[in-house]
Order: sequence, then C-alpha cells, then structure tokens
Amino acid sequence: MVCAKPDTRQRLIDTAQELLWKKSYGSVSVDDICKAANVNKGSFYHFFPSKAELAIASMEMTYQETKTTYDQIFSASKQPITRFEDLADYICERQAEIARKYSQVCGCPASSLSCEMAGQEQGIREKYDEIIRRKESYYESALRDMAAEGLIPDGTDIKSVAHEISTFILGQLMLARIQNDIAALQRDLKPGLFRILGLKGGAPQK
Amino acid sequence: MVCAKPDTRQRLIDTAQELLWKKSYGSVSVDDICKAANVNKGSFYHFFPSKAELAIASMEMTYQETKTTYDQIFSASKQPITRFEDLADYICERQAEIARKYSQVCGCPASSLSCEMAGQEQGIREKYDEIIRRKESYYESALRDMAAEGLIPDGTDIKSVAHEISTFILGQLMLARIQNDIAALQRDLKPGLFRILGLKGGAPQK
DNA sequence: ACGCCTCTTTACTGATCGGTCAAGTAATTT
DNA sequence: AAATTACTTGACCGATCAGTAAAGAGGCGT
Repeated sequence: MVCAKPDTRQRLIDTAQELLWKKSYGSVSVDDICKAANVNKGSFYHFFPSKAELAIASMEMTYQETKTTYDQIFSASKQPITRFEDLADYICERQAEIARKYSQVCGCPASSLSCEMAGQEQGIREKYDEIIRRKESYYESALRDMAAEGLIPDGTDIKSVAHEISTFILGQLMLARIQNDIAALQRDLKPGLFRILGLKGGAPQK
Repeated sequence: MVCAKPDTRQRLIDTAQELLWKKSYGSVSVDDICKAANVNKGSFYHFFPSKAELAIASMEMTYQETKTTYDQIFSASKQPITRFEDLADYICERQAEIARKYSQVCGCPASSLSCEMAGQEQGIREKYDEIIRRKESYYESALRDMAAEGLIPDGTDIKSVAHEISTFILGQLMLARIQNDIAALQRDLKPGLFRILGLKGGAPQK
C-alpha cells in the first residue's frame, strides 16, 4: 500500500490528543476523531480496541513528548534550583503556546481526562499513576541533589515533597483551564514552587 | 396535587449532585438522572430548560450546603489560624464521609464538572467563578484578621494568598479523586495550608 | 502466480442521546 | 362551575453513540 495513507494510527493519536485536550472524553466521539483524522471507523477499530484505549495511547504520547523536554530541564549538569525555575518557565510558556494554538487554556490533558473518568475507566487511572510517578522521579532526583548541596534540610522526606510539587502544579493547571486564564499561573507558579522548596518563602506582596 | 410527589425539582437536583459527583457530566444522561430520581422526562424539562441548567443548579445547591459549614468554620469569634486548621479537618472528614457513602473519593464536584466542561458550557464556568469568589472571600477575611494580629507580614497581598489557598485545595482534591485515595490529602492539606500562611513552613520530615 | 497478511472501505447494528409534544390530572382562582 | 395554573405522563423525535461485519485492496514472501 506504498504510503498513500501513512501513519493512520499516529494520526488518530494526534487528533485524539488535540480534541480531548480542547474538549473532554465525553464530548468527543469516535466519529469526531475519525472525521478530523480522515480515517474510516473500521480503521480506527483495527488499531484500537476501544475509545478508551486510544485515550490511553494519547496520554502516553503526550508524556513521551514531555519527557524529551523534562530530560533537558532536569539535566543533572544544572543547578537543581535552576531546574525547578526552568520547569516553571516551561509550563507557563507551553500553556501560553497551546492557548494560542487552540484558542483556549487547556491545562494538563492527562489530569483533566483522569479526573473525568475517575472510577469509570480503570486503565486511564493506571496510566495516570504511571505518568505522575515518572514525573515525580524527576523532582525527586533534583531534590536529592538539593539535599546533597545542603539547600534543603537533612531528613527532608523527598518523596513527599516531590508529591507536593506535582499536586501544586496540578492545581495551578486545573484552575488555569477552568478559568481559561494563565495570569494566575504566571504569577503564582514559580513563587509557589519555591515556597514548597523552602526558599524565599514569603507571602506575595502587594 | 396534594403531595404524592413532592419536591420533584429538589429530587432532581439531589440526584444530579450525586450522579455527577460520582461519575461525570458526559457519562450521566438525563434519562439516568430521571430514572434515579423517579421523575419522568417531561417533568425534568418542566423544571429545567436543559441538562446544563440542572448541573448549574446542583452546583449552587452544593455551595449552599458548604456555606452553612463555612459560616461555622470561619466564625469571626475564632482565632484565624484555628479557622484554617478547622477547614483542613473539615475537608478531610467530608471527603472521607463521601468516599464511604459513594465507595469512591469524589473530590470537589464543582471543580471536576467545570474542568470537564471548560470551554463548552459558559454557564458552568460562570457559576464556578461565582462559587470560588465566594469561598475566597472567607479566606480573605481570615487573612485580614491574621494581618491585624501581625501573624502575617504587613503588605501581604491578601487576595493573592486567598487565591493560592483555593488553588492549593483544588489540587489536593483533584488528585484525591483521580487516585481514589485520601491519604495524601490527610497528610499534606494542613501543613500545605500552613506553609502558604507562612507558618512553620518547614518541609516534611521522614 | 499464489496465498498471506495488513490495512481500508462502507454499510450497518441496536442502544442511547438531549429534547419535544400533547394529552391528562388535580388543586386554585374566578 | 368554569377557567386557569402547575405539574405529570409516556410516547415520540431525529441525531448520534460505540462498536461490528464483511468484502476488498495492495504489498510481500514463496
């Protein structure tokens, strides 16, 4: 079949990622995805056993894209504090870019999807846990480097702090999506992160 | 019609609240709600012009229930710090109670719903903004009392801190829902709140 | 040239979706 | 007692839902 229609599977994943990010699992149909990806329904079910499985595949792809960036941001050659600073900048820039592209602040696709499907699609929950565990391992490693440099107190519970960081970011992204506004994100993300790290923890000034 | 079927409207709201909390807007149909509330579809559309309007009504009712509790928790007769402490306890207890009742951690119904419908149902977004503004006004008032007692630095941006508090709580509740686990909530909510307030802001110890 | 395998195409299923409609019932107003 | 009002009832609408079936097209190893 040469390559008249290459990457059908990938086109489905890309399209699903975009539509699910903009809207929601419940309000995007398999037909919507097929139409937007220019794929027939039969082909869809050749590649994916169900709509939920495509959603899971799109979560994985989104993570893989993020991973590439995270490997840069959390490069061990950088100061650990700089890594978190760069993370905050990246998140803000990325959200701004997506908001421009899709005319809407979209937040974290995996979190929105998992929240919607909580208690309904076990597979989505499992994929989410996997992704958040992998992300937290970046934070943990940076935190350990901070501890080694004496930047955070000895005996700090690294895993617990890493988890607080991901929870904090989740909250910021969720609210940005709901309010369709990244102003609060841009204002609060970096200082909030720093306060969790125990650095210049003062409350915001007028 | 005497009262063979009283409170049809209220039964619809109560049922919608429960089903939307447990599942999601997209996976709960008008028929589901009608069946569970033992109401005919025609009656549904006598009281509500659309599914979305019922969802909005259920958001408002949930807030009204919360408001009663908030008025106790944020009683001006209490120490402001105690108010936040009681808030954290209340949230944990409430989530535990709901999780028991529905066999699932449910998080914040308004936030989950608003996240799902972001950019699709303007009315839901507006109701969410209204609710979060009202909640933040409780935090602001307590923060002002703290400032008056010199518990937080002069010149602190009260509104910004109040917003950080609600964002923080949102993140904790979202993750609790997604992971169907309130352990992290019980562990992190109070210390996180205190750190935002600038009190014993140390990182968690092992 | 053959069959095999991967993928595409199209038509189709039965269920369910949000929402409408018109007739009916019963208390209240006039 | 008639008209009005508030609500109920259940059938009904066309559209859409996730998923299936079956036939075919094209490349590939033999």
